[in-house]
Amino acid sequence: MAVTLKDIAREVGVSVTTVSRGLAGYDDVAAETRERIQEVADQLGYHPNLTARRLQKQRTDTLGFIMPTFGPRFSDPFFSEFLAGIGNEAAGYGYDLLVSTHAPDSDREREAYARAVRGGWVDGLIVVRTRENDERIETLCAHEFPFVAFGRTDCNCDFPYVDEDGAAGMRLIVQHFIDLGHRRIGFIAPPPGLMFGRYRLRSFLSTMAANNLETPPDLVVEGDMTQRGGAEVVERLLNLAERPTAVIAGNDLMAIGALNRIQQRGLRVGQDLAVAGFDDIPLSAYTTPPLTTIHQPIYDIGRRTCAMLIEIINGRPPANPHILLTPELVVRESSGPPRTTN
Amino acid sequence: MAVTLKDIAREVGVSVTTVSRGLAGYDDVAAETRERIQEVADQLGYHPNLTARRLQKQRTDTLGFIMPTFGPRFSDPFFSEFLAGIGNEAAGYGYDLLVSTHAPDSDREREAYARAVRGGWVDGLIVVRTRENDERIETLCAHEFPFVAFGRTDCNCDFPYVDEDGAAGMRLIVQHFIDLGHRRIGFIAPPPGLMFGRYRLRSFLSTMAANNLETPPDLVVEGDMTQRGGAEVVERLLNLAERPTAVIAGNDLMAIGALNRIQQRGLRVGQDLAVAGFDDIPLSAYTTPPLTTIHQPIYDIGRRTCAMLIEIINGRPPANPHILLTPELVVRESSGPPRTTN
DNA sequence: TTGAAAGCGCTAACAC
DNA sequence: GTGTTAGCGCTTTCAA
Repeated sequence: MAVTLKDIAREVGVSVTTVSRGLAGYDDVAAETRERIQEVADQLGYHPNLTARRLQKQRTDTLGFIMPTFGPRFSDPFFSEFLAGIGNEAAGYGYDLLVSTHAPDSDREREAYARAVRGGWVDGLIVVRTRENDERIETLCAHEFPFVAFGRTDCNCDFPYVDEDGAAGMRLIVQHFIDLGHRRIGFIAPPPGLMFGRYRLRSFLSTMAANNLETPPDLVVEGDMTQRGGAEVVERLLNLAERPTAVIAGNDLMAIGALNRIQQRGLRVGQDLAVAGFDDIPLSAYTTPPLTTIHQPIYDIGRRTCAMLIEIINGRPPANPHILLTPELVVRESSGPPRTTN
Repeated sequence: MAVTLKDIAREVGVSVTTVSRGLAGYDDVAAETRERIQEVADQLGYHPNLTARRLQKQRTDTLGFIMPTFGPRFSDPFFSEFLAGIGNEAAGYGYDLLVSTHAPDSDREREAYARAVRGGWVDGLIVVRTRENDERIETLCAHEFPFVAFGRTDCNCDFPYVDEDGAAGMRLIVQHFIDLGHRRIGFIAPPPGLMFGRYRLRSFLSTMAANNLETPPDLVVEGDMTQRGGAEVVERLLNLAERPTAVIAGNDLMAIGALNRIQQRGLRVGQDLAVAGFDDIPLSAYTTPPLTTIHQPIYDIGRRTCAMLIEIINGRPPANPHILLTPELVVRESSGPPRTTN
């Protein structure tokens, strides 16, 4: 059995209370007694029982992260990096991290949030991949449960978030392509419903418009964020009578799928057709050709999201609860001027 | 405040004890009383306080996963898929998953394992990326703490694991290359110390030897499991006076890095030089050219590891505590016969 | 069939 | 300074 306060108390010959206070470092315990207590505690190898402490303190010192997963072959480089970010930050503050995996917008996901809101499970929650009319955020706000989101949404409650400025990022790419001389630019949009996809799509359209360029509807196709999806839908762009000279994908994974299919068609990426992604996952520097993309400091976003949550839990509302990170354009070989400059 | 047994007891007009037993479904509570209790519980929205239950039952219903992370730009597709596997399986059995991230073989990692062993933190642990003389496993065995490893190791204790048969997998690739006519095959080895790397390297060497093929030392280089590492060390292979006609990487990430660098040198992968990876991460089907590799059912391995752990925790030692999964060869365009058949 | 009492390990208010 | 008492919410003897 584990060593408890009672064991120490018996050994030292004082009450459990005194041991508790001695170990906590209260100054209303005689220095001598405290030393003796500490000594015995070390010697016996005492470590507090967290469950008991939690029951007493009514807090768990645990953060929750409900990870949206998509099917068994789920593998998004985003998550491992983000998880490392929040995990390390949480550990630094002495918090544990409870991870649940659920399909987005599923009953089990809803149940997981309900469980959190009920209290006692975790002290706060990290929400990622915000959605339009995000039910999760509505629930959390309604119950005033502590949380921080990675991403904004369009609900009418004010909530703390860390987000990338997707609109700014997309503007950089589109402008980059336009500066290179591209006029017909195709877009592989993320699925509707995801906020970050919406920002990226809108910014794509508005930047095109701001440059007096048209975007006929058939230049915008929709993928499912995976390589497979990117590969499949880029076909539609390639099959157009008037093919675009550049293609922007809503994320790197889809861009990589597109790269694959485009090259299978015998086109040279960078020369015959320019391609760009979004996220700058580690892999994007090593595709053939390397991918032009927008860099996102995912690890850092994870850390900051987590740090903000811990502030909130401890009753220190952050000075700025709305952090918007400005992304950077990373130009690599997948983007070049259009083949025939008009 | 949350609804407690006391609230229900007061409402129904019975004791807390009776409520507890009624809800637990004991048959020594009058059917009528039980119904009434259930009714009120539902109506009030009662949910048991897990912390309290844990303190009483002396178990946490939580599994621990201490994830080895490497630096901030950490992003291994392996982990998100594995995590989804264990997460979903755990949820199915009503277990929570506590995740810690630590650099392998660091003090903080050791501390995390020590904390687990002490008891009360989690009911059992999942260990991944087993190492030679794995201190973590020694500790866990010594304290008889419930755990299941993904991977074997060479300590003298017997412990439950799920593992891929890396030797068999490597044999498949090497044989595939030899059958294609390759004689000089280079190998990008995983860093020493990791068991799975050792199995793969050894099997590479022994399969070569079994085919009466030499492997001069300069044909084996060592990478760090990342794309970057693969790209860097493949150079050494390419710079050899007598260049190999095929290169096998210890994992897909390094293979992808190698692909990149090889093509930058103007060589055509699949024709001028054959390349293979190991793992079959989702991306490997979408590289240029698509990568020949060994398929690993990571998600499934995660599920099985988790299922086995839960069995053990509940005192049902699995019939077969040593599961070795046989991998499959996936042939794609990155592998072809040597350019000049001799 | 039900309830009173004890206890999981810890902390906190209050007295001595 | 230190101990007594109470209580966090739950489960489980044991007695009624």
